[in-house]
Amino acid sequence: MYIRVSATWLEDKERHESLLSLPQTTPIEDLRKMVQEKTGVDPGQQRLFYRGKELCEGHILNDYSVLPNDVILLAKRIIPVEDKQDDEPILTKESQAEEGDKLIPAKSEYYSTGIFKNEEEALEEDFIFKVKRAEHVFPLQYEMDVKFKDIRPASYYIYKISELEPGMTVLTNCNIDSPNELGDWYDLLIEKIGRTRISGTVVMGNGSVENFDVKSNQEFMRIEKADIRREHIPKIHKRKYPYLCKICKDNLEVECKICSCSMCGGKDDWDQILLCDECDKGFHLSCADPPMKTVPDGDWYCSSCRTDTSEIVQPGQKLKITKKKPSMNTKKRNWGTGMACVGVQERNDIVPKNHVGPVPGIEVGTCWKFRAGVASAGVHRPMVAGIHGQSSDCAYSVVLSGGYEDDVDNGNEFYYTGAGGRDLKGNKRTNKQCFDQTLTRTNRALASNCYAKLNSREGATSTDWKKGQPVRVVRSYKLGKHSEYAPKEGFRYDGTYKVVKYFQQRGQSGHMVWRYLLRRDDPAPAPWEEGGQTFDIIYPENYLESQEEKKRMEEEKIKIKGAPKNPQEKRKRTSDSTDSDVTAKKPKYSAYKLNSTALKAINDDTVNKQLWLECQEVAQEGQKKFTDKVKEAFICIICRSLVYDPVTLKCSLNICLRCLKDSLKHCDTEDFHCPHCREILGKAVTFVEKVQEFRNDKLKTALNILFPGYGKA
DNA sequence: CCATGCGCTGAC
DNA sequence: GTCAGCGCATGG
Repeated sequence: MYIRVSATWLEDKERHESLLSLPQTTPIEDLRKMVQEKTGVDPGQQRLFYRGKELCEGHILNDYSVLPNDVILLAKRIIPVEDKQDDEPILTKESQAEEGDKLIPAKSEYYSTGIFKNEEEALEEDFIFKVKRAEHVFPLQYEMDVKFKDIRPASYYIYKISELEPGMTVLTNCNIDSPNELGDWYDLLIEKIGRTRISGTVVMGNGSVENFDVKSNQEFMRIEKADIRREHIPKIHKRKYPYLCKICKDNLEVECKICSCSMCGGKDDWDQILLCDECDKGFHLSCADPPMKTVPDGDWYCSSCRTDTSEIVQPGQKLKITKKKPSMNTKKRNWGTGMACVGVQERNDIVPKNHVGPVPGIEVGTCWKFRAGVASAGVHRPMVAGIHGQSSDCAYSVVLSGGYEDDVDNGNEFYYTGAGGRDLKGNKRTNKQCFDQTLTRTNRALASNCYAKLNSREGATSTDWKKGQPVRVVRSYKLGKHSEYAPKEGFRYDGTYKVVKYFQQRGQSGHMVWRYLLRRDDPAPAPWEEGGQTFDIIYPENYLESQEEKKRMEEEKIKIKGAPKNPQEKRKRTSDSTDSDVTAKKPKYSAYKLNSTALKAINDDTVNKQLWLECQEVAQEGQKKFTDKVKEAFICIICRSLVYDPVTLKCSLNICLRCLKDSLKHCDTEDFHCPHCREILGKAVTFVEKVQEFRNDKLKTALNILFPGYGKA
């Protein structure tokens, strides 16, 4: 199969979207290598997303239900240390120290240690002071560079209340958010001195808080000015601070996984602790999973918050472990790459699974490259089986693929062989007849289509063959060996047939097989008849592009190997294409003529006159275009499919009755707005009763004629 | 050309 | 849930 990888952020525009051809069983590890080839992004840096999930190692593409032509998003990962190139510089404490080497030790008139200057001529105000925060202010120490003007000598004098006067600025502890609790130390400009509280303006780094009350039993400290170096350093009073961590009470001797590294609890290398952007827990760069040496750019998530671990997948989205792991003992063959191994991408939801008769919009002569296409059109749903039907009902469709030796095809009439009687042990899909077939399952279903009483012993012949249930017939290119009515390529819908008779016979293998005679009964001419057509093959979306891409890649590989290229091959291909250009008369879908009943039903639905006119215009381009247009025009705004049991509102919006009732339930007593024009239609409660009046049975009748069986499923 | 292995879907 | 089944790509 093939998928697309999208990375719009890549500077190289050619690499924005790449097509990859690979089996569904591809391990994510291998996918990364392929993505690297296409985009140049290192596997370690790749983050691959599909439908909101991150693809991770240990899984295969199939685990994520990736279908052909689906898009996988490629994002770039923050590089964990193991993946880093050796030549990339790693910032460490040592390298930081080297940066400081430019500084020259200096002598200050005011302070005694840890002073440096950038230049020889630097003035005191330009000196760089290496300052350590006091241990009691912040338990986890670190050093910082500050300028002279940003330093204030530690306060040591505590005022007596009697010494305080309005107009003074003092240092005091304030908690702006919770005034009754301990907070940080700020400058307070005293305005009023009361008996129990002192109020004033709290001066903060970027603003101030006016009329803030501080209890007078608090400490009010004198703000010290920078002074010429003192001989006797006064004993510094230890100020009160709230605990930063209530668990360890800021005790540096105690390991704490709450306020420090959540892995080791260690309080060393404080500047190396990184906080997770999801859970806010701390992690030493070296304790993180995977460990890092530098602080990553952008957001960082710890291993349990990161989405690329399979354990974090939401309930219901949990990845299923595939039943079968790709077996590695099969000589590295890429088995399971076939289109048959791929799910049906789109599904015809207009006709139910058990729909009998032609599928609306599918004309006789429509061709598909793969069975998957036939299935998604709703013409023949099983991917492998030849008969689609239920033993309790009847058969809906058959595929003539030439797989059974007893089949005889005369175009408008053919003999079809039942299924089974073969030994399919060993995961085989076909084999010679090994035992007798029984009239059960799909064999019984096909017999039910015959207008005669079911007889599972001798078979039966219809008394009036045209009264039997119609069977959609698809012919495969593989039939070409035995029949001249087979298409050259792919699978072709040949219209509906009816079962004339069925009987048991000894097949060429010597075992009993069930045989059915089917005769064509379809108003449209067969593709081989006069006026009959065969349309262009329908390929899966992007299939041809992916095939070309694959070819190109293979050719490139050959070039690298240095193998000589066969010039004839190229010539052959070009001549092929010109040939086909000349001979292929591209058949166009002929204008679709609605029958009189359908036309009458459409005209009766006067409320939707405009929409029907638009649809009828498109009918010139064929039946499929017409039905597609109808599906689009009469889509329910809520369930996004063709309206069922329709209601037509004032603004001519069509909506399913059930969908409308459901949405009214959620409105309760509120006004109900038209989901389309937003006009208030009334109180939701009363509108529920009124809604019956808007039912459009005319539209219902018209849609039932155009899409027989719709809504049955 | 053929044998082979794979996953898919639908019936039961 | 299990099983049958007229596909598909691969490689000898």
